[in-house]
Amino acid sequence: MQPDTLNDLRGKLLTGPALGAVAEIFGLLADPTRVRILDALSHGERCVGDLAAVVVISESAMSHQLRLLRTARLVRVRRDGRQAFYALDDHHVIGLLRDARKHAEEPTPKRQGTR
Amino acid sequence: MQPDTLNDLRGKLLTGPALGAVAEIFGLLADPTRVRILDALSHGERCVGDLAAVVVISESAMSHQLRLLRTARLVRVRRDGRQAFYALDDHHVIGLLRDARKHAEEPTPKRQGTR
DNA sequence: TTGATATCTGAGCAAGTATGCATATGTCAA
DNA sequence: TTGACATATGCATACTTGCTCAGATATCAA
Repeated sequence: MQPDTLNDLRGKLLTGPALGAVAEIFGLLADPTRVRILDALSHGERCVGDLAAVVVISESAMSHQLRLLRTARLVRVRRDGRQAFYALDDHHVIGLLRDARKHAEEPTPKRQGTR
Repeated sequence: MQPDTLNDLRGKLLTGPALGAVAEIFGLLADPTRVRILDALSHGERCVGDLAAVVVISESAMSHQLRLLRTARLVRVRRDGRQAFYALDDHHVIGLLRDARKHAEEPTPKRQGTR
């Protein structure tokens, strides 16, 4: 497999907004705190305080992170009185998370004479 | 779905090395340049110079990025004379990339009375 | 050896990011 | 209204990150 010229190949690569969007999604998953938040939400909706307690970060930090996830439409809010309940709004993300988790938990796929 | 107590839930969350590994993988996919590199390599192996030309970054920057990907075992090197040919060494990653790409290319999954 | 080519690497900088602190907003009970 | 509670937000700060630049290493040809 290598009949592509450099120009052919360049033309096939992801660019522009689509490229940015892909990198952005991964960027949101690239932080341990946010992974834990999304992991927690995959078990059902939770209010901010509980999320902060479960994930073990300050409520302020939680609120900041939730804003990022909300802006990116990965989670959605439902307000009830003085509480705000967050839930997943994008189940693709859970798939990505699950796949990465499986991958990460593999002992070591293959490790021959590499290096 | 909400029979989990906070403690139950806390116990279910990803932690420690597995959490770090997941976030690290996503971190590597969180940069447009690296997405393009991996995208290019999904079409077959390439030497550093060609990769730099295709992805349109300096050869130095390419070398730095390839080191990251190599360290994380996402790509592997094959040396031939004065050239170094890089290839994907982890096809899970291509799956993640493909899924995120599909996701990103969706017009807008659902946008109801949110907000 | 000398020079050209291909890749790698360390230092430093500019831009981005996660968090804490202080404070603002909004809701409820008394 | 007053005070307590739940969440949100602006700013400052410490940390991380991708790049360039300069120079190192390695291979090949003459």
